[in-house]
Amino acid sequence: MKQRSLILLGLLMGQSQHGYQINEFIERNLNTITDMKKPTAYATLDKLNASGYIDIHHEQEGNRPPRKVYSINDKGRKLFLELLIENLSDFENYQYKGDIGLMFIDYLPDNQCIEALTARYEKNKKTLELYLNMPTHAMQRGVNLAIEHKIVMLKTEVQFLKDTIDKLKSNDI
Amino acid sequence: MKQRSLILLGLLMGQSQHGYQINEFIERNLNTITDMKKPTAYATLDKLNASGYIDIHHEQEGNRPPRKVYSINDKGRKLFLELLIENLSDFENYQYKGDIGLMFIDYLPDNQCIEALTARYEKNKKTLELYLNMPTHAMQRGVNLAIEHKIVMLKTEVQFLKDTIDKLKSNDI
DNA sequence: TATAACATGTAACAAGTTACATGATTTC
DNA sequence: GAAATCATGTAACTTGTTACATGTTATA
Repeated sequence: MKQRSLILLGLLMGQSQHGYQINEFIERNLNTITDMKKPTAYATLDKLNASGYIDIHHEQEGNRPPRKVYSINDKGRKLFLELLIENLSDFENYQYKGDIGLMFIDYLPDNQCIEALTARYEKNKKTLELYLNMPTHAMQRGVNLAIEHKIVMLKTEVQFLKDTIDKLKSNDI
Repeated sequence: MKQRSLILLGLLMGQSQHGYQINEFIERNLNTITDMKKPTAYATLDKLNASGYIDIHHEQEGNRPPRKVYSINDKGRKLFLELLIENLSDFENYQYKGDIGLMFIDYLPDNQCIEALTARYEKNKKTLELYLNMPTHAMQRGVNLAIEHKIVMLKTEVQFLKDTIDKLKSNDI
């Protein structure tokens, strides 16, 4: 809820937009940062409107479907800054789902562990390369920071997997 | 669901246990790996039993509350290995909630960004030290691997935050 | 003329959490 | 005699997803 609101308010800080536009942008440009789905975005926008953080006005171009254009207001800008500071200050205790499997590797023969972890390693490496080839946004330093963060984390993940596989291969663990 | 089942089956691979015992163990020893709550564990155990992966027999010591003791069976051991291999092979596309804030730092004055990120940095550093001071489990190499993973990821996170704060301080961004 | 894009939603479902309920026994 | 521990759950709620519904207009 809070993250969803922060994203939506943040996007409206740049300019007023209608729902479809927002959803397109999230799908196309923010798919690495969030996986918010359309119905969730529409519902959250309506909730933010009901609570008085954003205003709606209706628009229609010719015979095209009518649009609801959302604009952030003063109350919304205040909430945005609060959520932003909270988000920047917060420590998130990541719980890597992959660690669950690691805990139990003693129950699986080493060669099968190596095979499975190698698959994980390859997928991580492929994703890392994808990020490395991403063009840097000239305008928004924030977006670049988020991508840079992803890259350093993925590099560490890849290295950790490589080390772990090597240890398993040499029985040195 | 799948992660929850993997944890519970994995714990039962070691020995048959009753629910309270399992929940205590998770709370005390696995709080860094999972945040599964008691009602979830009880419900999942019952579902695994209903689907024929674990067996239940009832026990009572004196006048103490009766216990349901869960034991993994052959079908359950098969499922466990499948879930384990799947978990080890899977690539997880982490979506760091903190990246949302980073995207929007242009809307916040630099000094306030620095203050907020410093708070995040301190919390991460404290947690990292906690992990570094954790005793290594002599018996289970899997647990040590999971902790080692946490440590390398946290180190990277701390370094990234330090670099980002420094960049903001020197306006070099 | 079919299909993709435009535009906004509803309804059913899934997964998990919080708070509550119950009652015995051990410890302070 | 109060509080913590033992032991197992239920019910209501929250959050979000998937699948479906609806209808127009531009594109191939």
